[in-house]
Amino acid sequence: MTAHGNAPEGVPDDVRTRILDAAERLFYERGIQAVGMDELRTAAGVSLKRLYGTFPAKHDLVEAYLRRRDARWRADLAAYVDAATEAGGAVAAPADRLLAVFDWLGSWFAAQDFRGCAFINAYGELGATSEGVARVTRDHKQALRAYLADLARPSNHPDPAALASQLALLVDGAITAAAISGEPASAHTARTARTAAAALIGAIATTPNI
Amino acid sequence: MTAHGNAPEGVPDDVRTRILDAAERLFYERGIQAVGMDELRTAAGVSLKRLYGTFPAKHDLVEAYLRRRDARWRADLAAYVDAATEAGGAVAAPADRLLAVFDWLGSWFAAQDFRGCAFINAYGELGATSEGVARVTRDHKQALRAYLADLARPSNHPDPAALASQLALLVDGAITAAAISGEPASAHTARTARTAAAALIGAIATTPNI
DNA sequence: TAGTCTAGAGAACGAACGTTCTCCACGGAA
DNA sequence: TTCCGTGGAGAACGTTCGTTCTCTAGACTA
Repeated sequence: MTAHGNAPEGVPDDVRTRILDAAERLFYERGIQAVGMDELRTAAGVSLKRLYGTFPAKHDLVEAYLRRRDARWRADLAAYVDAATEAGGAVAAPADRLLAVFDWLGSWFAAQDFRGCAFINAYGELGATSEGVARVTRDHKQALRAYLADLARPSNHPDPAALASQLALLVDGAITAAAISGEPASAHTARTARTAAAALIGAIATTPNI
Repeated sequence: MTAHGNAPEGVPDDVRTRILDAAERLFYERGIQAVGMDELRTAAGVSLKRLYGTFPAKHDLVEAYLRRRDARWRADLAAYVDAATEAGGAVAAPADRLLAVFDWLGSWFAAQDFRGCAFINAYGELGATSEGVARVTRDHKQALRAYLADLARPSNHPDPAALASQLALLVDGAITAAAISGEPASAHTARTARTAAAALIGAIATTPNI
């Protein structure tokens, strides 16, 4: 069957999704400025007219790519944390839920297409020139900090927000270090971050301690 | 006096320095791909012929910019740590020298031209395409980790290299967070990282057995 | 002074980019 | 069948970039 099903009007969602899928794969893998609209059209399998009809300019597509990735990234993280800590049926310790964040990072770092934080990369590339990219990046990091604070709040830590900020530094540092150091060292990086996080949380006893 | 003093041969150092100064200012402030060779020539005050005679291609200039910045950045950091911890004349505690690193970060974040880590930015922009940029970035982060390990070694920490890796994550995370969050929050970011570092340095060090 | 070399200023070139426009094939309505 | 609107394929446009080439002014040598 062809892809032009029963589109309600304007741009069918299918086209938008296909464009964003191609954009995410190419932008994340090679950088935003290294991917031209023509190559993107080919990868998405749409015409230039449809491409520009869906996203009037490249920076609109860039921001949409980052916004969608932000939502999916945080949803994946939250799903992993929930799945990892609801096994017993009983409510898990807040420390375990916080540490699960770093387990998820470890599995992400091991993915073959891992290339660091899409937002940090985009910020390094366009943050100085594009206010939109800078804003999306700020929002993403702020949302991550808020999520960590939500995880930390049920604990008996005296300052959950401060703990969340500290852990957020570890998360960003680990993502960056894993991206730069490359494949073999990235698993070790995740464990290093997890150990440090455990120390900050105060759950040194539960640290695997390799 | 003119700039063509007693050059031994080829390109006088003055020209090379002027080019690198302009490149560092522009590349760091606006990104590498956002600065053209023509604008760079104007900023450096040299002719295109001299520019290409000194650096045969843009990527040579990019790598030279990163290499020089790496050397100066780490020298500045080491000088600050030495100056901050040699006041008494007696040898300072290793923990204080490690924490001085984060004090230096705080002063750096407050600089008006602070725009994050030049290497992380360059890696996000060109790391996927340029092996040279990726290598310089790896070397820079590796050298930072080695320096932190040197600072940690005199302590009674059971694993100075592991502590150095943990602190390196905090350093990278703090630089990134400070760059993204912008001016007002960056001072707070440095203090957050310093607090976390103190916990990591002290927590495990006071653990009786490992 | 005549000749030669160097280097500056910037024009020029080829490629690539983001974006728009042209042409044509196709499908539904009358 | 004829008309019309939609959309695909890709040519075209204007700009920008990295890099090279041309022209010329000046300094040094014999």
